[in-house]
Amino acid sequence: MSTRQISPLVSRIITDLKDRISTGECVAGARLPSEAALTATYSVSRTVVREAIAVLRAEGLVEARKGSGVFVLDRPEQGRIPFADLDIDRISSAIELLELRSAVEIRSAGLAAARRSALQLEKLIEGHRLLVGRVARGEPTREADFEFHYLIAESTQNQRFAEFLSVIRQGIVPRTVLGSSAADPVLKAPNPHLVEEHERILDAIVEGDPAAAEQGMQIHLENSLGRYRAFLRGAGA
Amino acid sequence: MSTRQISPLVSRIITDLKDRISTGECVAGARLPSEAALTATYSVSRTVVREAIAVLRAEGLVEARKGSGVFVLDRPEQGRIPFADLDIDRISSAIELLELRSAVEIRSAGLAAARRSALQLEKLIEGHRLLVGRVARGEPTREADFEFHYLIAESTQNQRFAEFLSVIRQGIVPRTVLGSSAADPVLKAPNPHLVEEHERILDAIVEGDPAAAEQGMQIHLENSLGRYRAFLRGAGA
DNA sequence: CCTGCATAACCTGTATGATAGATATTGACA
DNA sequence: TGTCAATATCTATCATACAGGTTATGCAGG
Repeated sequence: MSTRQISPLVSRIITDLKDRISTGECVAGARLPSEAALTATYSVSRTVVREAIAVLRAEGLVEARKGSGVFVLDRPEQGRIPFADLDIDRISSAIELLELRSAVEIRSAGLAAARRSALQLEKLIEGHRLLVGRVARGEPTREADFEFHYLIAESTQNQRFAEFLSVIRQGIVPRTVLGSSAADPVLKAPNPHLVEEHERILDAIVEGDPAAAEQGMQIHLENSLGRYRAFLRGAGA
Repeated sequence: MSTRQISPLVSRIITDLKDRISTGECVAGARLPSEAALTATYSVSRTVVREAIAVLRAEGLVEARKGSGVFVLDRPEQGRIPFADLDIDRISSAIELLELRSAVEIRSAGLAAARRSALQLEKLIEGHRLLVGRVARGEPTREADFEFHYLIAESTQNQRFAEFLSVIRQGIVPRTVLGSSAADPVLKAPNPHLVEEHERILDAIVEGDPAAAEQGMQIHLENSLGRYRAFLRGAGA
């Protein structure tokens, strides 16, 4: 929810009601105060109250029953939002993400080698060329690196692989190059073998060799893991 | 957004306006029709229109400028929302998801075998017992099945694996057992080997044997894939 | 012709009152 | 004690109105 775009009166009621729900004051199944009661409590018109409740309903937090009232819905996932903390800069966090990526992207590379179209090959080659240029000019490579991986996921002809990369993009390409990079030591020390590792994967995909593609990707990601682990050990000394 | 909790009049306006935005009919910066115009177009009261717009505002899709109108906001991620269509009931969709799951969960099982705690073992065994009871009573098993997989992901000691399962939960445990299951043929024909397949994975995790755990999970998921593919072929005949 | 100012028109934000339909509560009666 | 009807309460929607802000238009002056 974006409180910046909602009027202050409506926003305040939304926030208050959400607080009640998330703190357990209003448990699942509990009935919220009636619209009339809320207008009195907040000294606002019923229009404002209804707009606030419309938002809560849209988010699936409550349901309104005519003649009865508005009731809090049971939310199975009251806990953390998946992948919401991807720009945490702990090395251990990056390692965790790499472990998951490793599982997905090794398979992704193999499927891409088996299924890629000629057009996708063209894009992959172009993407690699852009990355090479970035490296040559000493520019940041995270964006082009991610794009290369994304193109591979697209080449699997299974949208779920690309969607997965979209979900974890935040953990790979930092939002700002200033703040995050200061804390991520690996970002300041780019992979010296990035180009050849990507090239190895790309060659396997061009050749349509799934096993070689998986192996290339495995080496690529394991090397990244290794660098993070080395930094962990260095930090502990 | 949960259209099930919103009144039909409000919901329809939200859907229509969202369509205009997502299809590019209303590009970023474009002005939506005024509230007065929308009440005329949809033959509804202004209350209904305002509630719909309040929801769009809460989602950050539009902003209202007093005296001016309501304007579409620039959204960097104008594309699809990752994993937003997980309850689509096409068999090909289920196959796609299984391919991705296969990559993650095979690794997940191996890591769980290597890293699980005694407490997590206890939970896994209990989770399996619940599933066995479900099967014995002929009750739906999707929930318990997912829980078992989730417990394995937790046992990897890498939150990202559990988070991944949270993200794709919708594609595994249908929201309603009535509507979706009618269209998912595999749901109506449960896996006859579910218990022994889970048991094989569980045994490997108990024994702390990553390779066996990975193999067990691979067989389990490949069998699922096989059943979906068989239905695909049956449907094409 | 261009610029500046005033006015009108249009817009969102909120308030108020009303009706319709559904549900919950209460009281009376058997 | 149980049932039924009446009443109260509730959401869903409609209609009207005012306040404050923005935009468009017209007119006067340079």
